[in-house]
Amino acid sequence: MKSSQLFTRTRKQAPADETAKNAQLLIRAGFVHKEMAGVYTFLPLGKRVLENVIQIIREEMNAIGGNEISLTALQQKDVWEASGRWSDDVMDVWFRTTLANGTELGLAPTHEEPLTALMKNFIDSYKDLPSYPYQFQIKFRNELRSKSGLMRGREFTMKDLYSFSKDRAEHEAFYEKCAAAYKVIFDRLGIGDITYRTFASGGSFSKFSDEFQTVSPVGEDTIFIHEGKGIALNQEVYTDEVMKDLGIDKNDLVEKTAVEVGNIFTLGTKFSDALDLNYAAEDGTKQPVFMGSYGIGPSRLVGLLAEHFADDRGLVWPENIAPFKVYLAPLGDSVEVTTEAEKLYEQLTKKGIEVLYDDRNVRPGEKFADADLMGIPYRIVISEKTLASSVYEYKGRTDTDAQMLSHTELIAKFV
RNA sequence: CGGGGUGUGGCGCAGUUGGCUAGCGCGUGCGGUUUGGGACCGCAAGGUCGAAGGUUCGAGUCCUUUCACCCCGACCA
Repeated sequence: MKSSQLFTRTRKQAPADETAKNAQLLIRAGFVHKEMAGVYTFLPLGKRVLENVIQIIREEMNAIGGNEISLTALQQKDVWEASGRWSDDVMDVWFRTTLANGTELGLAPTHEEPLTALMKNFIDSYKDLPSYPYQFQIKFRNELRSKSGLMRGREFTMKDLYSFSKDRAEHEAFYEKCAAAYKVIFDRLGIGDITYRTFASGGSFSKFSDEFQTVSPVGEDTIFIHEGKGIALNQEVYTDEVMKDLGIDKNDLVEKTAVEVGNIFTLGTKFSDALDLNYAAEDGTKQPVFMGSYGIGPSRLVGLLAEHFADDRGLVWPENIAPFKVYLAPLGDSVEVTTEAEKLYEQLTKKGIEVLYDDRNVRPGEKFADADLMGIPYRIVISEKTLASSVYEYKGRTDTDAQMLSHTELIAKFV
């Protein structure tokens, strides 16, 4: 893409009402726009990053048998009444609205109920199980207080997968498979080394659940990490009893703040019982479907990644989630430089390399500052100087010095 | 929801004890000089001071109400 086609622009200063680093950087670099507290629009660059994160998650969910769907944001009251969660006393984050005829609706805070009801159309027999539908969908939660930029919004993107299994054993096998897939996802996102599978309370679903917590100074949760085992305990289950159950010595735990980037719950038959989702077993008996739910928040992850991968000049995206791989900056507007830049832009683009070509006629410093702020992994400079020596200047975002490369050497960097 | 704080051109800010046509920087447009780390000169457009009400000869400055936003806490992915 050419910079001239990108409608956003960078700014030197962040808005005064944003104190969260992730939101400040993402807004300054033109990745997101704040619509209201806890509600952010994704602009072209931010949308690309979000899609890259989503794609990684999608690939890993498909790899364990996920079937991608898209459930609706408008939800019917009756399915929620069936599970007893329509009440504000049970779910205090509801956004509600009504149809013109007065029918009450909810704006999806999560999707267990509607999906369980939906699956009644497709699950009748043990032959229909297991099943793993999932989606990337906007969730609405009427938080009393949104905060920390993209980390805690009132509207956010969530990947939610739900497992429908015959029994606990089949469920547990998948549960572990999904936990393993999550590990791969966080590794691919570059935060595997600071993300811990964390033992946590099961909330309203079961006694315990597993969270995936990424260590971060902006974290809202406190966790206790056992480096040796590579796991952690959420503060809410930091009790002698739990530690004894897990065979963990309190002295081996290190306290850190962390951000919950994913979670997996065993739902059991809570929703299948409430909504009558049953199947005929091999022996002909009627059995409730055994369920689980598995969430990851891609938009929250974008905020976390922005917060984590940054330095004093701006964002520093890992290659696989950056909005573009290369920032191509011709300096000056001479015909020779422009012609060479156009040529290289075509060549790289044809090779499938995503290039942000800064075709604006602005001074070098502005191009460099923007390249750094946006966090594009590689920068290629073409100028009168480089042309005179028949080289290209190539520099990684975090490199101190640039390298002068021949055309062949440059292209070799991108195979 | 409890506590604290902030609202002045697109963004960041200044506006003394109420007093003249509300300023500055960035950004934007035009002209020119520039071109290896957000350059410089000139000209220009753009705000009625979050909103409503009130006090006053006079309100961005004072009072009341209200809305929005930020932070801490509680709650939550």
